[in-house]
Parts: sequence; C-alpha cells; structure tokens
Amino acid sequence: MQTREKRTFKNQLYEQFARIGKALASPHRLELLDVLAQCERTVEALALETGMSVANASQHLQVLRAAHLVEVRRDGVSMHYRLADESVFRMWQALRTVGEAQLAEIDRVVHTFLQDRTQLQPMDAQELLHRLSDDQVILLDVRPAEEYTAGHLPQARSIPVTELEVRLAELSADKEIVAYCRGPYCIFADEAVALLHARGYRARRLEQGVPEWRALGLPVEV
Amino acid sequence: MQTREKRTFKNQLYEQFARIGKALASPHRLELLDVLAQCERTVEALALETGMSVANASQHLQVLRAAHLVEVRRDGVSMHYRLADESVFRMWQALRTVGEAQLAEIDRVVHTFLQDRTQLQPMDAQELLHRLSDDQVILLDVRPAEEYTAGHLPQARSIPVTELEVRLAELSADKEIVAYCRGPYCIFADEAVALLHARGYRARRLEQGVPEWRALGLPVEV
DNA sequence: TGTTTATTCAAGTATTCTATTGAATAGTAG
DNA sequence: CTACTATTCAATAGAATACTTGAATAAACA
Repeated sequence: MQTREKRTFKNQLYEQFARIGKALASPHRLELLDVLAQCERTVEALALETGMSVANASQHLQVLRAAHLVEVRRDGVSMHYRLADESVFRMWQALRTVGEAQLAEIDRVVHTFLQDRTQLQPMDAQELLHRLSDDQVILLDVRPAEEYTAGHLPQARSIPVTELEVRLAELSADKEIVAYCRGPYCIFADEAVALLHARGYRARRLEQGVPEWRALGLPVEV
Repeated sequence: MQTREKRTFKNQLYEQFARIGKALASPHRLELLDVLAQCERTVEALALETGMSVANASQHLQVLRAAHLVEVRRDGVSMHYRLADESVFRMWQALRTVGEAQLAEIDRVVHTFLQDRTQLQPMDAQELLHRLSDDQVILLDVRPAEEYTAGHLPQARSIPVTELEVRLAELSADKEIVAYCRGPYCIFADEAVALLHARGYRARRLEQGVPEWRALGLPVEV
C-alpha cells in the first residue's frame, strides 16, 4: 500500500469511529444513553425523564440512531428506543470511569449535591452475593416498577422509592435492607436508605445498578 | 432534594461527562489517542505521524488536555504528550468495540484496504503465550524502534518493518515467526507477514498490539 | 372516514467547532 | 545578547450543531 493510500485508509477509519465520538459529545445524549441502560422507553417518556422537549429528544435520539448506538421499534403509535448492544453500555461505563479518574469536577458536583455518601455504607456486589446466600438481607429495588419488570437482581423485591413510605409495613425490621437503583449517580437508593434509617431500619446502599451488575457478568432476572 | 435541584445535579454531571465525549468527537483526536497509546510523543512527531499541521495538532492536543485525556511534560524545547491514564485507552478500546459491532462501514473500510486478513492467520494472546512457553516461535515487534523501547511484549525482538527486508538474515527459518505492531488497525504486521511469506518464512500475525496486551493484564517489558 | 396521538421533519437563528495563517512565547545554543 | 527551534496563541472564515417553532406523518380509534 502506498503512503497516500494508507492515509486514506486511516482517514476513513477514524472518520467512522468519530461518528460514535460525535454521538457522545452532548450531555443530553449521554443522559439518554444512561436512562436507556435501564430499559427501553418511548420518546415521550425519555423527554419527560430528561426534561427535554419531545422534538429535541427525538432529534437527539436520531443522532444516536445514526451512530447505531440505539435501536428503535414501533409499537402502535409509539416508538420504543433501546440501547443497540451491551457494548454501548460498556462504552458509557468506560467514559464514566475516565471522568471519575480524571475530572475533579465530577467529584465536586457529587459532593455538592449528595453530601457524604459514605454514611449510606455502600456495599459491593461481592458482599451482597455473600449476604444473600446466607439469607441475611432483604434486597430492595427502588426504581420505577417498569424498570424492575424489565430486569432486576435475583431475589430483589420492587418498592419504588416514591411508594416506600406508605409501604414500609411490608418490610420486616429484623433483617438489614440493601437498596439499589439505576447506578452510581442515581439517588433513588440514597433517598430510600435515608428514609429507612429515619424509620429505624438498618439499611445500606448497593454500589451497582442493574446495568453494572449485568456488566460484571452476574445474572439478571426478567 | 427538590425536583429542580435534582435536574441541576444531573445537568452538571452529564455536562462534565460530555467534556470527555466532545474530546472524542473528532477523527484527528481519536488518531492522536491511538498513536499515543503506543508511547509518548512530541507535538511535531504527532503532526508528522498523523499528517496534520503542527498548529492543528497542537490545538487538538489542547482539547484533549482540557478533557484530561492526555498529559504533557516539557523536555527542553519539546513538549511530550502521553495518555493521562490506562482508563483512557480502555475507553478508546470500548469505543472501537462498539464501532466494530455496530458500524458495517468499518468492516467495509478494512476489507477495501486490507483485502483478506485471514490469510495472515491471526493468532491470539492465549495461543502466543502457549507457543512461547514451548519456545516454538520467534516473536517480532515490527513497530518503530522507539515504540519498542517504550514497552514491548516479553521475549519480543525489535525489527521495524522498514528495516525488515535488509535484516532478514537475523531470522532463522526454522521457527515460525509471529509479528505484532500497534494494534488491530495497524498494518505494519500485515506488511511484515506478507514479506516473510514471500521469502519463504512461516509467519503469522498477532491480533493484539502492545496496548491491548497490557489491557488484558499481561506483562509488558520496558 | 375523520379525529386523535406520538413522533418526525423542516426552517431559522444562535452557537460552537475546525483548519489555516501568521505572530508571539519560552527555552536552547552559540 | 542573538538567533533558533518547538510550541502555542489569536484571528478568521467556513462548516457543523443545537434548540425552538410549527407543520407533516403514520398508526389507532371512533
């Protein structure tokens, strides 16, 4: 291959990879990917969840679709978007890891809004598996019910954080409760643990969300 | 936390992650990251390697630096850039994986320029380790000498592809030769294997480059 | 068939990004 | 101190992107 031909090859190759990079170049699109990592959703639901206008959400979704990061199916009048592939979540996870390692601002934002998260005594997957096998804990999925339905951790019970207060009676105070939600930047589990502590329960937060759990190669129930 | 406050939190968080996404949104910057995955380099060397003007390369490097994907050190009059962190390479790798899985165009580009790569009988890390332990193969690093110096596979010998033809006498034809280079889209090893085949050697191509080898957790010698 | 609903498209404006050019800076060598 | 080298900065013009608004589709339902 000639030098010029090699340049053409590389240009075309990096051009293609940059299509994916460009799709990641917007905070709105990253949020869409993050939400879609839980389960598929309609345009309207995504717009609501992310606080964007429907038209704007739709446009960003097409950018993601053009880069083949999401796929779509029609169901009646609604379009349901979902991540194209497990590798898309892994890329988002890799990007987050870089951010956590390199951007002090991310730490600062988390600290500003979430105060001291260590009070929630984060538990990792390893420890959870161990405690579950001994039947020592109640595992609580505090995400919206539809996300639980789309896939949840084995042995988890669904009590969305919005319903937790009125459904406390369902929980025995004998065992420790481990709450999980969407992932490391989701605050549903934080809120649940805070509420449970206030009501005298022993409760901790699981570090992983469902997508991180799946990425660890651990089983998810549908 | 109030609804409005939650939105502010998410906005700030995704805004930060998008800094990294934006840094990945240019083919030139992806190529810079890819080249830097081999070893640190000066601005001039990067400009030469990627076919960009020095000023343009410098500007793109500052974009990468602003996103904390690369770091820089001064050595006399030259600035040496390097990847900030192993996690940056892993992110680039994750992006490539998505591209390979989702973008048919990437396959098409590779096929157009590289014809049939299976003729080079790609070998994976597992098989190489096995063959090396039995002393059955010669392992050849065909990258430029400076990249070999910055880190190479254990037991590898350095013969840059540009020098291979005149240094063939150094290689015994008894053993099979395994050539590797920068990674899956680098053609140095392809060229080396083709040349070796033409001269009657048994030769194969290693799938991984040094950064992929390192990312597998395998040792790299300096 | 006409109406409703969810989504996409098209147009317009504001903003941001890119590559080029030439000048400025910071360290080195004479 | 002067000349030189490697890099960065500043200014520019052109290209691409973002968000809004209102209209257009396409399926579902009465």
